[in-house]
Amino acid sequence: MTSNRYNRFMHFNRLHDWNLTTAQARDLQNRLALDVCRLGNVAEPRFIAGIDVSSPLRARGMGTAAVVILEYPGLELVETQTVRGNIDFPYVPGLLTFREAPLILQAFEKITHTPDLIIVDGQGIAHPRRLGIAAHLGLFFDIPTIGCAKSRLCGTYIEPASEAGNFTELLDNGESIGVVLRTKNNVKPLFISVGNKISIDDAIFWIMRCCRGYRLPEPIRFAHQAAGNFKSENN
DNA sequence: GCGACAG
DNA sequence: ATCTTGTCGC
Repeated sequence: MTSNRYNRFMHFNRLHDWNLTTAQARDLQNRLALDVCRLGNVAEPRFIAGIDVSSPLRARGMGTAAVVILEYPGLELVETQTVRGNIDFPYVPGLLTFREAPLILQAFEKITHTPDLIIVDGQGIAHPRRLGIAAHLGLFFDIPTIGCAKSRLCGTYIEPASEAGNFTELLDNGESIGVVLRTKNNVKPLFISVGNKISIDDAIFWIMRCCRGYRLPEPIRFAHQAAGNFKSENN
């Protein structure tokens, strides 16, 4: 009842397993990065998903993944799914996906509103091997996905002007891997990059349209709140 | 060898 | 990521 064509729950490509060594994980990223599509347009989304994970330890322990669905243009929360479970991959810069994705996929399996756009708390292709968590998840879901990170993982940039809407390019060895976008006046900018199946221009446009007076876009704010509601019992 | 390093 | 009240500034 979880694989018939009338299933009302979300399904996605199970591209591989997650029990890998760090060396195998990096090798996998290099191969999967070739499948990321940096082009695509989202005309008028009906549902937008936000994804975030709260993990208590730098190494192992219990964590909570949250996937929320907001309707557009109202940006009202219409569905929230969370999964609490053990996280057995340590935090290693560049391999965040292997720590958070397993729980995120479990939460996504319970989602009943198929999103037209997905925003992930983390990098898209603005990653050493061009496969941050947003790009990686974008390949699994095969839905337009945007990476929305609060800080830089790699690349160089010039600080964007202080007014909301301004942005500068994030460059890595001459390659444009994303933008540094000011989503709120006089507040630290966000690092936006393509996750999959969307152009950087559309990514910037939709991130701005999801902001409602706060630095973080609404989908990420709701997801963060949903995952954080469990932090008191996260130990 | 040294510094950097999403969450 | 997480521990956490008041406080400075637009």
